[in-house]
Amino acid sequence: MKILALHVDHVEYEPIRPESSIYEEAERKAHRIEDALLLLTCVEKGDDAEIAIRALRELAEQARKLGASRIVIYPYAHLSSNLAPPSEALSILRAMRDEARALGIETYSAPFGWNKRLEVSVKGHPLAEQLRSYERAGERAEEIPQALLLEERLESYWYILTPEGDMIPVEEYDFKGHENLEALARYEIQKSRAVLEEPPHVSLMKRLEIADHEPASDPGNLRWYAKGRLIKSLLEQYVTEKVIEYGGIEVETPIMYDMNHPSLKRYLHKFPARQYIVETEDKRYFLRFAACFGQFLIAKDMSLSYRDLPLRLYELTRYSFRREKSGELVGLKRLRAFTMPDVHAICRDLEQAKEEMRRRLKLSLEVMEGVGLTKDDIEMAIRFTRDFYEEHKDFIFELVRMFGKPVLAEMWSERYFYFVLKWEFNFVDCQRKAAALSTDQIDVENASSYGITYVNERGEKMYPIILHCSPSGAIERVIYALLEKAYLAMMRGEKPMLPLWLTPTQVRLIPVKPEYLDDCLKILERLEKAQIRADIDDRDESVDRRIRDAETEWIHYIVVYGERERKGGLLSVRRRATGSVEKISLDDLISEIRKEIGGKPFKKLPLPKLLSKRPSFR
RNA sequence: GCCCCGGUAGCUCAGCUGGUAGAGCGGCGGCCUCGUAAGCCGCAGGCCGCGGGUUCAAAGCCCGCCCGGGGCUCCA
Repeated sequence: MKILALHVDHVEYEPIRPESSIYEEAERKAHRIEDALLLLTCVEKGDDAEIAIRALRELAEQARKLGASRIVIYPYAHLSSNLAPPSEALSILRAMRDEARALGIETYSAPFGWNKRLEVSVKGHPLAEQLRSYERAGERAEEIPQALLLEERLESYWYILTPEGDMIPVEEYDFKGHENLEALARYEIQKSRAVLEEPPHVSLMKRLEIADHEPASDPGNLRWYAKGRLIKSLLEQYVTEKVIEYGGIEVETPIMYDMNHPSLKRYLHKFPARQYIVETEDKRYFLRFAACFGQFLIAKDMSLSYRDLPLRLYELTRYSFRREKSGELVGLKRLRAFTMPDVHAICRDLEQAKEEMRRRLKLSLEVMEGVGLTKDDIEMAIRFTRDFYEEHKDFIFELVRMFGKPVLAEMWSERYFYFVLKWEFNFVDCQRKAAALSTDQIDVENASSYGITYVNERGEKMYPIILHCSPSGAIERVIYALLEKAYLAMMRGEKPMLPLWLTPTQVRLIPVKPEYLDDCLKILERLEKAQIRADIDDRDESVDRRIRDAETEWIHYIVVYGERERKGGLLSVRRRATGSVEKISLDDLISEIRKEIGGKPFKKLPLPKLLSKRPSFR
């Protein structure tokens, strides 16, 4: 609770019109009170009547000392950005008024919930103006990182950068042919959102038995079913392999850290996210919101030579935790616990950092392509400080050219964060909303905060530049993008599907009658030997029915096996991609699938191969 | 956080202004033995999200809370 106490010669107010959903009855006429202590009172979240009474008693005493014979309680919201809901605020204000009357002071109250004309004449003595703040005893104020507060008043300038080297203010750019980029720009700048119901990936993730909400946990912490776990695990494995090919050195670090550790404390305040807090008997820990801490703490203990750089430390966090506001959580798109590959590159100087960033942009483009998102599916945004732009224009446009499409740019007047440049790929979904996937940043601050140094050719200790990159973004978010993309295809009248290598069942075998089950089992064995996930729908259902079920599972290849196949030796294969049914040999089917999957990771199907024995998670 | 919408069988949902719960799918049993997107019949299954209130009577009305979705961050 905040109260601005003003000792006034007179105060005059006049209710004009109700302004809040909850407001008191009031007469629209001017009220004038002479020689009073005016209490401009703001009720904040978490306040209660007890605080209000304590405040009122203290200020009544103050009024007596000042020689003010009356007080005016005036609801005044403008003293806080953390207001209590109106209904609560009103009842707390009433508690104050009751207490004032109980103390026998002459009290006036301005009505709650009204827009009012206000005129005050404050006395000219040192104690005439005082701001008081009241909190519940022993309660800690909510910990909001400074960066969150700073972000709100940061000044941004928006442009479109083109591969041709133009920098065009967003409002002058013609978005024709770049509708997704336009949606991204609108989403980022105006924060305007199209109105639509639930995003389609939410029901898809449930129907396909990928993931679901877990009511027994905190919102934004999901449960993953067998198929979802498989898809997620394949993506995790894929990204990890790509990062290791690029030169990443994989490590594993703790998920919680001491809030009072000196280097962490500073970083905590430079990163705009809310934390989960874990309290033990004597300490407070926060759950990591990225892999930075663990890797930085490792790097600070290494004795690094310039010869070791760039050093690429990598971890795939399961999980990173961010306590997003409840209203911001959405399906797989925005979670409170998520899986994120995070690779840092410790570079000797800005030149090496730039070179490294080029490689990582290329890596990220490959990873996007690999998981099944093409350049048509993503839009790039680059953000940088004005100073960095002035000195490294060419480099920025080089990144734009590597992406090959116009890019949204945000220029900051000053550096508020630990980085001077960051870029990210955004996926624009069915609701025309954007979500960031891959990203990389140039960090010029944390080497010194964490005491990370290397020794140069002349034997001097130097602070490196650190790059922070997630080549895919959160794995859950990749699945969100793939599901939204599949839904968009469905809307265009195409068959929705996931990339073959991520589809849990790649081949479904359907024996026409039980007597063909043994043949199917042999085929299954051959497929599994070739690292293809297959299963057999041996349920006592019609062939039509089993085909339909396989289609609704988005299975790429459906093989119906009966007398004709046993005699002819060729398989009848229904291909999802084309919708056609063709006769081909098992060997040809295997090589077709192997070719399509290429070098992508393989994992066995973690479910019973016979559908008659397979449990349903729903 | 605030506002709006929703929570009814395992799932998806119906249930008008209060009179004590329904369908389809799924499950189970039986029949059918099937050739490229749902074969037929039967049976079981419900603290109507949770707690309180109003009422002779609440799934439906009122209050609070929890969970999901959407919007907002205006403001005493």
